[in-house]
Amino acid sequence: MEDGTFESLGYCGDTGVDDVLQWDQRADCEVRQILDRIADKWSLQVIALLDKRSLRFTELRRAIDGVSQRMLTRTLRHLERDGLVSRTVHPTVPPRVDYALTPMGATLHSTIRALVVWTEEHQNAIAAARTAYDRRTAAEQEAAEREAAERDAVARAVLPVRG
Amino acid sequence: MEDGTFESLGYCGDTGVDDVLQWDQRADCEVRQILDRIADKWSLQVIALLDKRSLRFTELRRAIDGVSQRMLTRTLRHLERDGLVSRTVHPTVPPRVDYALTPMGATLHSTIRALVVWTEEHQNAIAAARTAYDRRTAAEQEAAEREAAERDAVARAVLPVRG
DNA sequence: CGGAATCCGCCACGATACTG
DNA sequence: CAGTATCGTGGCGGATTCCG
Repeated sequence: MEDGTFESLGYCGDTGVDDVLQWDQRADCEVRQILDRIADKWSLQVIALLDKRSLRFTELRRAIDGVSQRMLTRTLRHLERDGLVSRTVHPTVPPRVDYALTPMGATLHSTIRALVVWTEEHQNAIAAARTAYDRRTAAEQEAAEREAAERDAVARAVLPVRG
Repeated sequence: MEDGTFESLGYCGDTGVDDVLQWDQRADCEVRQILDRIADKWSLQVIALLDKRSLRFTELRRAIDGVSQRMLTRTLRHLERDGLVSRTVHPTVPPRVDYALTPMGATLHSTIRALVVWTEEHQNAIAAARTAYDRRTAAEQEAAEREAAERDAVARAVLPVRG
């Protein structure tokens, strides 16, 4: 039927401890699945768009730009399965399918906003860090190459030239 | 040198609008990169572990369980490049490298907590939604098969038997 | 219009071996 | 100990085609 049915990619036994401070132990459990969902290439945009109003399939398709019908379908199916998006089929001709955010989906959306805000606030710092890192890396690379060239020159001066 | 260097998988022009309410338009921009980072299979656990105290490479390797040295290295490099994790090399023998969360990394960690809390609060609802969805799907599947079988039976009754 | 089914390219990941 | 280099593979995602 489908290719991407991943059942339980890692069961995590209930430790009985609801201590959020130890969530790193469970980071690969439920959290991972939700994270994989919202971090999905298209899910985020779908959720964002549906937060305003419900949309039809083609409306989403046009709005998102770059998404294939296959991936949009898959994304919507996943979100629907998780109870984040509702799907209502109108038995008309031509068919009409409306997608909307469920209450739970709406709460997720507002939760994600915190992350978006964080990103907005730190994107400059991140960009700066990246630039600095790349400059350091490039410098080290260049230094290593100079060193190699020097060793090569020394070896050539000492050893007799072959062939 | 490396295989996974994905430079700017989608530049997003600065709209000049800082309206967070329209972040869906920019959902595929900076937010995506951060999300891809923290949603990474290992990044989350690394950040969570480093929040307590700084750790050596091997300590992380043992703590995470299942991570290959290659992926751990890549993950740490990415986090370091984004300025979320600091890497300090002690010029001893045998070599010793300590990883720690930067202040920015710490703020990200606390931001992610909101998402973890959301997941904790809704994981039961999500599990229920998934079960319900799967039951509906299975039911529709079965109905479709019954219908097909019925059509087949009718066709067999009407048409003469071939061969 | 809103999908489902099929084929296929590509690269991200993992395992392995080697280095300083 | 803390990496880098290389290779093989699975699965994700896109393009295409067909259906109700």
